Amino acid sequence: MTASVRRRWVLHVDMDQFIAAVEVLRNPELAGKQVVVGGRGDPTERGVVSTASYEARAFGVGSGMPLRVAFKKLPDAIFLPVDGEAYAAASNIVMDALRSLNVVVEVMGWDEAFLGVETEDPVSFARGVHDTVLDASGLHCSVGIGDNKLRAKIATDFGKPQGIYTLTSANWFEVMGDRPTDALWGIGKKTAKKLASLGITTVSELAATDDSALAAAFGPKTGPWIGTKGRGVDLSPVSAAPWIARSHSRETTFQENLEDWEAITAEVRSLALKVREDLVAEDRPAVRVTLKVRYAPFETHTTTAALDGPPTFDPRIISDAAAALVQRLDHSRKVRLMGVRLEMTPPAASDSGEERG
DNA sequence: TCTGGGGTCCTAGGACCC
DNA sequence: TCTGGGGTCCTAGGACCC
Repeated sequence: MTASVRRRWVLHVDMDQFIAAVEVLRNPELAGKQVVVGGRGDPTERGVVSTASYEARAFGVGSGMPLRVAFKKLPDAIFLPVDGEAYAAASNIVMDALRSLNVVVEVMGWDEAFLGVETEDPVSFARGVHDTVLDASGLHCSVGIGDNKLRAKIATDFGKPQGIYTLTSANWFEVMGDRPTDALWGIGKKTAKKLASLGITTVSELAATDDSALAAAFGPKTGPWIGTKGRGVDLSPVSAAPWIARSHSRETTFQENLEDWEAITAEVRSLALKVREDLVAEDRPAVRVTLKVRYAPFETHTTTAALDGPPTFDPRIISDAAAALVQRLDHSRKVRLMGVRLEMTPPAASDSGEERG
């Protein structure tokens, strides 16, 4: 017997500039141009960039940037509205292509998935993934190879665009050790700053920190969890079990701040009825309502109430409950955003998708 | 620069109960 | 006088991700 052994790998597939690429696919004239997708496609409105093409990114325009800022930087770029249905359709084609490979596929939003793969040659397998996805969808992806989900996920970024990169326990500290802690999936700006205040700025320093110290600073679960990230440890399985939502919500940012509380209440009722439709579609009645408000200029609060009586789809009960929460708000202030969230009963506990990676 | 929309999980504090 | 020790439930807020 020679060296090749079938081993379990985690692959992370991430579509390259997915939203912009879908737009180019259906309008080839956009190829090679500065394309910015976000909001309703009007860069003078309130909204943020969902995705920018690489040509636009070269000028500092990227996801999350206010559209108005993107417009100042790139007034001649092509601004397009977000078309969720088109992206969902393209996403389905991609995910079906991945499932055709007979591996465990865990979907992570429109443009990402983890694959649980058993192979003796993960790099060749990853090349096949790229080609299969390209054939099926006309879209390119990058593939991260890891010995767990955390490492595979981080690896993908090193491969972009259209590349393959491998990150395992063998090269974890070599590649990641000197990087800042927020290079880790799950550690954002706030946590990185708090870690820095404890004298921890790099991945290596985080990995060497006692769980007890992290627990004291971040809480009994979060603290040790952060520590495992530093070491590149992630025991969570790749699972093909379908996602089961716990809640649904709708929110709107008004183009102009509102101060008419009758109009605000009407908007809340309208949002509540839209969310109710999502629950009806899943056949999971509502048990709690949360109202979200963003006062001008940008201060966010939430308030919650359990619904009286049994779980319900009753539009009157749901709408009234949401409207009642409006009474708790500060009616002397102007409002930038309103949102309604409904929590559902747990799903009927029959079919559990038993699959793992 | 002026900050979307849809989600998840965790923490902390107060209420309430034994 | 000055003060128990949990356990659980509920709510508000924080942080993160795509």
